Amino acid sequence: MVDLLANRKREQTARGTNRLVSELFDDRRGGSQLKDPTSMAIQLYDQPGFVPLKGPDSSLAELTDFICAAQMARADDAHLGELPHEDESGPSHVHGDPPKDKKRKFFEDERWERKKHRAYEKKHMDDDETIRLPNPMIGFGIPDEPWHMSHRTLPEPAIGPPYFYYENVALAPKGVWNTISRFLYDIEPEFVDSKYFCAAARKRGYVHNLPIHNRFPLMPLPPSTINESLPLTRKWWPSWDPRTQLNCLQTCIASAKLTERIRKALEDWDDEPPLHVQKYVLDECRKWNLVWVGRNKVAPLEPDEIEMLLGFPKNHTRGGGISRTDRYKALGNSFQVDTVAYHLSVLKDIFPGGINLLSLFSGIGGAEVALHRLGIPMKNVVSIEISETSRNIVRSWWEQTNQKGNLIDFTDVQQVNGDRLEQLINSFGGFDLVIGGSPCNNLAGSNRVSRDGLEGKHSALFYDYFRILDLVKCIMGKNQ
DNA sequence: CCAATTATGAGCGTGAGG
DNA sequence: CCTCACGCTCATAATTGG
Repeated sequence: MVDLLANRKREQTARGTNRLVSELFDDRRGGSQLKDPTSMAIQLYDQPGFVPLKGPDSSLAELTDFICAAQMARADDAHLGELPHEDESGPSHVHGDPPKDKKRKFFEDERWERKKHRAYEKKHMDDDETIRLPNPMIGFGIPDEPWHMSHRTLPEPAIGPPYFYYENVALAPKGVWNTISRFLYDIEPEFVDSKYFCAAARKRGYVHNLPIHNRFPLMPLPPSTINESLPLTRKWWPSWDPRTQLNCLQTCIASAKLTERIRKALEDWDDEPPLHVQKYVLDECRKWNLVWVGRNKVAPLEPDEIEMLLGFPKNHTRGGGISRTDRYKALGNSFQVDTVAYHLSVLKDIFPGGINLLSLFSGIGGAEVALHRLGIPMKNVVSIEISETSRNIVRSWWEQTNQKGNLIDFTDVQQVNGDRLEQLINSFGGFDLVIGGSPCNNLAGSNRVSRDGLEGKHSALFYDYFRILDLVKCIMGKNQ
């Protein structure tokens, strides 16, 4: 059994990837036997498609994977490992009655174990170090606000080339952003709510090494209220619905049955419904992001409307064989273009001739659309996206917007190795920007089934973002 | 027509922040 | 206390495709 506490301690005391690198490196040079988590990690990471860089400079690239894997293995240990026994209260003390039946007892025990586990995690987590979300969530600054941070000092290893930009949900389980930040060269994440850029909230964290002075927003500025964004709803908006902005646009929408129930609940009242009905309707409207489209009629947003709110061109995700539900899903998983573009705007002066882009988890091409709308030419775009329909969307957008550059696409980030990256980098001289938002479904609060954190099946692909970014850094550094 | 695929509706729980 | 969250799974219904 691996010494869980020692590992956790080590993880806590390690400050930054460099420290992790050197620790692991020293272990290896000293010829010491690989410890359990590491060998587990190597097995874990011994997947088809992963090929470490060859040659004299391979050590860093290998170490990168090494660290990822070790981290993952350690996290696994934390899940599987037995917790220290707590002597005082047990389930029977909490639930005074004797268990009613076997099933119930099992259920209660499960709950108890989970609670104990969390209590343990809390007790042993360095609370001071946990990243807290800013309020208001305006990151390092938003357009038309007097308060701006114009300069920051990046840790030395964080500095490009290439520039990079990583995105994920802000409200991830505790500690997730600490881990992300630690891997991404100890850069402090920038947390921004897109409600400052459009009429819908979208609380996201961004880790990037871009300059932050002289940012500018996309023009024209999108409308910032529901009223202005969806003018047809104005006529039907009841005075007792105080919403001026929408909640986060998600991947699921309300059922037709629900909107019908709401209509029925309202039809008995001539003017204002009683308070309890108002509350019911408003709660559902907030929960499902419903808008008023007729007398007593609410409806979920149409895909076109979501496209518009997120800053995509109309019909961006329409047609080409994509179903309606897949449209909602792809849109719900996407960037808010204006928000991202504001951060990327600083690249315009740095690269007047255009950029080479590596886009991971491209989805429907939020990054590409943002750069295009900023007027930053894309010379070569390597886009990696697992969904065929999403790749088709980006491809057809690329053709319809008469892009001059090359769009090269791949399917799976896990298949991208050092050799392939080296080829690409040699063929057009390196990437200027590595951008991507890795899967959030194991981090997002809406997930009641598998909110497993960064080690979750899908969200663990974050480590591939880091692996690929670090490979690019290594290869480009080598060629200088 | 029948089988296969896809769409819909409902229910699902909790952590974190204010 | 309150609100909010780039979701998942299952059963069932609807649609597609040969």
